[in-house]
Amino acid sequence: MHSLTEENYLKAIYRLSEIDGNKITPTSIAEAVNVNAASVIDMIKKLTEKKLINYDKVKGAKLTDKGNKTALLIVRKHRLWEVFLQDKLGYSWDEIHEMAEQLEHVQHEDLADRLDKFLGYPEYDPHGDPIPKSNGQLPDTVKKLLSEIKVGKTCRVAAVKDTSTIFLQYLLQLSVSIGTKIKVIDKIAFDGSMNIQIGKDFKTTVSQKFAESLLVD
Amino acid sequence: MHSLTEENYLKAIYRLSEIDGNKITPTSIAEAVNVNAASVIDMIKKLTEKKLINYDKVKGAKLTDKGNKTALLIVRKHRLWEVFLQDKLGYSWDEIHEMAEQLEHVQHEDLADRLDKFLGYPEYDPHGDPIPKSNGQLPDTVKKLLSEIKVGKTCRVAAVKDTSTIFLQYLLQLSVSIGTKIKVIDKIAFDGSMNIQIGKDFKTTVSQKFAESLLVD
DNA sequence: TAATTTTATTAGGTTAGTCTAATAAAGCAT
DNA sequence: ATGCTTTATTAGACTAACCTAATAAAATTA
Repeated sequence: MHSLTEENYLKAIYRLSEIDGNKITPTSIAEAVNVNAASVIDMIKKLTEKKLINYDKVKGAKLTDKGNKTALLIVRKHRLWEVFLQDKLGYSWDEIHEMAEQLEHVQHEDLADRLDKFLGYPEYDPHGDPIPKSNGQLPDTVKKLLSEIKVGKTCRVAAVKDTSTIFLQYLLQLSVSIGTKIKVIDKIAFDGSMNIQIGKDFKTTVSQKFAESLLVD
Repeated sequence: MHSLTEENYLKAIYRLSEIDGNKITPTSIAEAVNVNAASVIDMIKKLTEKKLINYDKVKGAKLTDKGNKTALLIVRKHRLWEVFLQDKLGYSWDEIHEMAEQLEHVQHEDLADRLDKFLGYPEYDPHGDPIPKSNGQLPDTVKKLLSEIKVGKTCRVAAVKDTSTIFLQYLLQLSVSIGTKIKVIDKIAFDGSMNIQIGKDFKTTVSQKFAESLLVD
């Protein structure tokens, strides 16, 4: 269907559009796929020919419906394989990406669906990124405040309610960003503070104010 | 390390040498990798340069130790992935080959070993082909007569004791060849005949004479 | 706005792996 | 052995994906 290289460009464009509504330029793509900008121009022409993207110097590149569908499937496979590598083969989260980059290109009618079923229909990959469903939908992340999460549950940072610099700097200090997993270890009834585990092994205590400023799902 | 294409050539050469002690010619390789003979000549040069094979117009191509080691790892991965696809994802034996062709090229330090462990160290793939061990050894197939296999067990045709044309023709008729899986469904005490399942779904009854002429493991 | 810097694009070249067509070498059959 | 057929090899070309260097266009800053 599409070459491995084409798939990598589509995935990169998808990821770039996922991050924010920014204009997707040849240069940004070049950086994402680690290639010279001139090469990107060639590929932009090719993907445009194939009606996988639209490109316009002013608006930048944008996936067409067809391109989006293709990219979503690649991302779905990538994230499912990451779950497989962590849950079934016991790799740690820093080892899985490179392998998933290869596995995501394996083609077969219903491979993603079978894998999805085998893994128990996970909603997020080990990095906290949402896994697109078979129909291309992302899990409809019902956001809650971190303070609403029950003890023992793990959630994932989806957004911040408070966007003050001081709060964001605190998040940065704690290595918390969109997608970070947080497990609620304990809640202190006295003042509403929480014992949480951030990511894989960092534990800390945060205040009620903090827990009411972070949106998770 | 080696390109996907190189890996495919090495695997093909390995498979050709596995079948019998025949001379491996450019033409036979061309047929195996589905490519023009002229292309094979180029690749022979490349693989020779890389000391993965030795080539001589008279003796044909032969894997070096290095080439053999590489090929064995690819075959190991291929066969392990086939087990995964059948046992874990529920694909049938005719669907798995094409996917395993892609999966076998996924590179990572200890991926094969982890997969092997996860699958419970299988010795044969769903087609009955032996899975090379981590050290490159093939399972040392202790051969028995089919007649010695217990009811309910599945075994795999390893060799024939009787090489008469008439017996081989009978085997052909039953679609039994080296590697074919046979499950012993029942043994008739009266005359030593056996109810067996050949391959995936063909059931038949064979005589004691038959069961004592087939070596399995 | 003019000058400078950055970004986009074109032109032309490289590499891996493929092909076809032509030639050389072997193998086989009379 | 001598011609016929098959196999191996060379020569030359193509494609996808990449590169560098040069130019054009846009954006930024003085």
